[in-house]
Amino acid sequence: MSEIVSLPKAAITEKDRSDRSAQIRRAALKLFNEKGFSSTRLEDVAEEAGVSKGTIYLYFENKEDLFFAIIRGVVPEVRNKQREVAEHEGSVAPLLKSLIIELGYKMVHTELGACVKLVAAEGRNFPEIAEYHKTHIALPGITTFKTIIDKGIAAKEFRPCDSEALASLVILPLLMSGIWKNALPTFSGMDLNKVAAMHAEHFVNGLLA
Amino acid sequence: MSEIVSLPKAAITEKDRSDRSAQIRRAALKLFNEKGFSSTRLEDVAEEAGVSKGTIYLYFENKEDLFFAIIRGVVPEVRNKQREVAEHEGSVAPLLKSLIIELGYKMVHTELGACVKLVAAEGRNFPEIAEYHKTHIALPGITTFKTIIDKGIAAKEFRPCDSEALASLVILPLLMSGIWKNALPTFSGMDLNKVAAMHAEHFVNGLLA
Amino acid sequence: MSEIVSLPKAAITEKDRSDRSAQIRRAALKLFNEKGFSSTRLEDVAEEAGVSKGTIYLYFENKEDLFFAIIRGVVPEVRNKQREVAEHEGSVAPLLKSLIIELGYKMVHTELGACVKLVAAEGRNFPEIAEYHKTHIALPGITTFKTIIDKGIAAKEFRPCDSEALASLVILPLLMSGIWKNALPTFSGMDLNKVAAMHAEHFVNGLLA
Amino acid sequence: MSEIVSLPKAAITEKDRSDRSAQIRRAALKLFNEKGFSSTRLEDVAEEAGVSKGTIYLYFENKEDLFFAIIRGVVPEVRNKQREVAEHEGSVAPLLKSLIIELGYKMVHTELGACVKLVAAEGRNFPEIAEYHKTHIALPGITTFKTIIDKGIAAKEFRPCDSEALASLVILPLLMSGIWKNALPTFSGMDLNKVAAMHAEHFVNGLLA
DNA sequence: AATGAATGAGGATTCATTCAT
DNA sequence: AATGAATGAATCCTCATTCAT
Repeated sequence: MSEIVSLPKAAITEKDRSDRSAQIRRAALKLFNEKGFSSTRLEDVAEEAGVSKGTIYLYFENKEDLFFAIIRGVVPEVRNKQREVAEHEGSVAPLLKSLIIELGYKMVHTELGACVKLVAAEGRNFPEIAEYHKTHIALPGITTFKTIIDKGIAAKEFRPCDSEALASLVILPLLMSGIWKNALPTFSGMDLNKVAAMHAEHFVNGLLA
Repeated sequence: MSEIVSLPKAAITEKDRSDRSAQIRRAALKLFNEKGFSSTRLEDVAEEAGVSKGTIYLYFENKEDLFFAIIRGVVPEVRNKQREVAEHEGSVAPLLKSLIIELGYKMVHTELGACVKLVAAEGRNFPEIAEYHKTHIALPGITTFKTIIDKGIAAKEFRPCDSEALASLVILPLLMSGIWKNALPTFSGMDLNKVAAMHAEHFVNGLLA
Repeated sequence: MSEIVSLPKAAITEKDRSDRSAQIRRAALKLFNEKGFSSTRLEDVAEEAGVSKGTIYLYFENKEDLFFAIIRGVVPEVRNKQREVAEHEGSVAPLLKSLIIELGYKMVHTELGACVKLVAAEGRNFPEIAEYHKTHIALPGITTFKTIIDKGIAAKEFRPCDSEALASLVILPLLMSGIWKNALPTFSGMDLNKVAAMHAEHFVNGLLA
Repeated sequence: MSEIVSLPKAAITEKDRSDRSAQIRRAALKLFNEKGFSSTRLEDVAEEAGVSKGTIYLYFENKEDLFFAIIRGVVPEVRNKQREVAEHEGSVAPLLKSLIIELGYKMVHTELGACVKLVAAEGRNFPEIAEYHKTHIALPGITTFKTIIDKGIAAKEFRPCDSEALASLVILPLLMSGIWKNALPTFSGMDLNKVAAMHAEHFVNGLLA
């Protein structure tokens, strides 16, 4: 529209592009999570994102590609956390506790939980996405915990144990919290925050040397 | 056919009827679990069950009713287990451990895990089914564990604690095992049996007075 | 069952047969009329007739044949009326009036109106039935009236006129009464009895020499 | 295409839209009339209208709504005729005659007859449509004739009589002509044009003071 | 880049008809 | 003769995707 200044125009467009794509991904995640992938109409995604049906196809090849893009969006966060842990120095027990609390919180209160539920619900239909999720999210996540536990054992802070199985064990209830929250949002029979806190306490205490 | 003995005839018919419904439910659970509720065609359910499309409608009102029937099928098992626990006498620590192991096993190796995954994946689209599941399966399940923990505390076998949160905590990884197994059956990065055993050990030890 | 006396058995069976068939035809006419041929399920016809679905096929080849049988059932009445009129002696004006009143009544209060509506509604889909209806019901009906009018003209009781067109004209509102009653049974904006009486009066008076 | 004149572009689009809907309604009326509502496949309607199956659903909610839209399309004509009659001045006998002839013609040669037959055949299955038809078409139609007759009586042009019953009586054979034509189009035993002319003559003469 | 009308493949559901009992 | 479980063809309707504007 404003044809006088052309440089800002491109800049804005670029940002818009990114916003547009993110907007659509956010809308799709919300609806896929609420209604399931198959039962969500792209028309509803478009409306939720404030764009038209056709616009989605300017940013994503098709419905599955949109799903894939949502999952890819989680990876940077996993990578960052992994780096952060690797750079950590000092006692690992507090780190482990805070990581449990933090992941528990994210599962319940951020899009992370929605993504986990989505992959759990639909992954079997999309082997490529499931494989990607395994390689770039699930395994790195488990490895991050395993690394911490191994560090603790090496430092005699934790008693010797099967760190791989324990890494799985620490992560499972957190994943389930995310699923629970997103699958049964009105279910009031479980205080997930309290459970996460107790999990951190209970789990780490059981590890101490 | 066998005109000599008439009793079996009626018996077989009765059994067939029952089998037909169970056959269809089993086939539907398998496919709903594999492909999701929406993506599963009733025609495929029929083929899997060895009947024709129309036959499904002789036993179930519609696709959703079939889903509901699958979930209702789990309830007797929950009830039985609850009764069994109520009648238990003696030390509760071994009971709790064996219960964790058993539930972990069932989640991974029986239809129970498939049901849990199914409700997690689709429940939000079917509030009535989710509500039924909550009332007749989830809450009774948590309560069963809470009952045991409370017994243990009363008997000074366990240290005092928030038995409600712990009941949730003990059950979450087991549920997640079932979901994991059914959502990502080819995922080899986690030995769920070992994790369940470790969970039983780790969790009960942490409770002991 | 009673195998001792065989003669009554056959007799009863014969009567039953006839009853059964009539029962089914009556039920079908009621439902075809209410819901239309296509929208009526043979299962509902069976229930209405107090028999099972399969039984219908013992008496009729298929759904269309049942329709045909219903229409065929009207013919004797038409034939009887035709004979009655042919045998009539004396002044025709009262005969014509009473015939109009009678036909008007039957259209509104007996199955005759339902049959007329049914043929009007569905005949185009079943050319064979429509043809049969034309030959054995519609034309004889018109002819009956034409015969009376011609008699009246010959006897100088009526003024000369186009008896064929008038025969059609006298019959059309009566047919429409039947259709109206059966198509819009709750429609209260028209007193069909009064209209028939007025029709008889108005029409015959207009004919008098 | 024509980039010089921009106005026609919008106009054409608007007209196309309107045409599309009318096209579909026309095609549906034709087929509903020929085969009945239930027996008509929307796929055939689409083909007849030169559009695809899905397109119908852009203009109508479902099959029943399409039926309803067809009936609604008749209302303007009824309204116009009513207004025309209200504004008439002078002798009413010729008006009444011409109205009978005109309505008779329309019943036999325009979509009006098809609509009447359709409501007669299917109305009982669609109470909402029947009710609408009663309120906005049938009663106004009768009222229009009643108004004329009452005017004639007031002007001493017609003899005193039950104008309401006579209004019904005048309309019934015309409706039946429309049904007859559309239900049994190949039936040659009745010259409906001649019958309508005779009806006009016969009926109005019988009314004259 | 953005729109939304149009398409048509796909699936849930119904129901006439068959047939073993 | 009577039943009703089983079948599968038929049809309404949905929605991912395309494309002209």
